[in-house]
Amino acid sequence: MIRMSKQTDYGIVLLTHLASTPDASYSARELAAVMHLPLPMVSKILKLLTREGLLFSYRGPSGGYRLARQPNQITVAEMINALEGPFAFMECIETPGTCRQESFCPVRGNWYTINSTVVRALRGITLSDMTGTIPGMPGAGASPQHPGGGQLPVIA
Amino acid sequence: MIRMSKQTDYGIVLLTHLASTPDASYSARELAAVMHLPLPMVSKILKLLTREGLLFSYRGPSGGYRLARQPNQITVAEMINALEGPFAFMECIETPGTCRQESFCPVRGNWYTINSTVVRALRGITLSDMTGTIPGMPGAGASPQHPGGGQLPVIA
DNA sequence: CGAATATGGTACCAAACTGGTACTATTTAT
DNA sequence: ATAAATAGTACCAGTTTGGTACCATATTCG
Repeated sequence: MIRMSKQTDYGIVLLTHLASTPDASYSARELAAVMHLPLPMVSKILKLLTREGLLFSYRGPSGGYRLARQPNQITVAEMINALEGPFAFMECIETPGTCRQESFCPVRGNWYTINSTVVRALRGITLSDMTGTIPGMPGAGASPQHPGGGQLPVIA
Repeated sequence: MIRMSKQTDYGIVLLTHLASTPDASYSARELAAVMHLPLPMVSKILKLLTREGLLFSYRGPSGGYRLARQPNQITVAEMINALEGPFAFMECIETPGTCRQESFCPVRGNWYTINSTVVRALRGITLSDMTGTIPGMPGAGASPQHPGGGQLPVIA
């Protein structure tokens, strides 16, 4: 749990594919075929990313989708925000006022701090980083680009 | 979205309350009353935390729950792990082998890196930090302990 | 002993969310 | 005109989640 939706997962993979040739455009059909994903899902996600301003779309035959900005100008935080909504571990951070205990909650300030830290990290990673191996993440250690189903341990 | 369950939310608040007097024990009934939470939920959560080894429990009249370790020896990562399961943004990180695209997925290694970074941060915060204001989070800025329903902006 | 009070475990339920599909309208290249 | 593409919305089944109920077990105290 604490998992992002498949929609977000798919969306980021799609964006990463588009980022490999940032000036080309692809139709939903092409992308679905290449990524081995169901076309209706791909279509839905591409529509969303277009509404959110991360993609440009072109209609008609030979239409398709293209990145709205260069890959190094699109952060992981923006992608998550477009696909999943505001990043917030706790509801009281995303929409203050929903919890009656807010005024005397002893941990809300700390959740805010934790949340900010994570978001700051996600804003430091761009789509062009995702096409390669992320550099400069503190203490990242070896992070092979193609783990190939290897057993990467979960660290929680 | 990307939100932790209320169970986790409640659980951490309960643990924080217990941490304020680490050697005392409280019954589920007392905790539910103080925190203004439904007793059955509180009870369910305390049982879980006991099974996961974060609490000690005592039965019978004058029974109750007590922290199994000192507050500075319990990290936020452990609490999340106990309440919510392993922390993983993507399913393919938590349980490798579930995604057929794993062997050629271009972003999995990077998700692993991102995940490790977040988990590392969560392991750096203990329950004793949660009872006060978290120190030393890089770039955290001001994080008032009692925001009191103030409008903290969401940063995604 | 036995009654009262606490936790342990499990099963259950309704409501919300998610992954995925279907259908119709609109745009545009040929 | 026709075909191929996106735009928008509505829908549906399966899962998850928040929350409750019930019964068993342990322990204190009279």
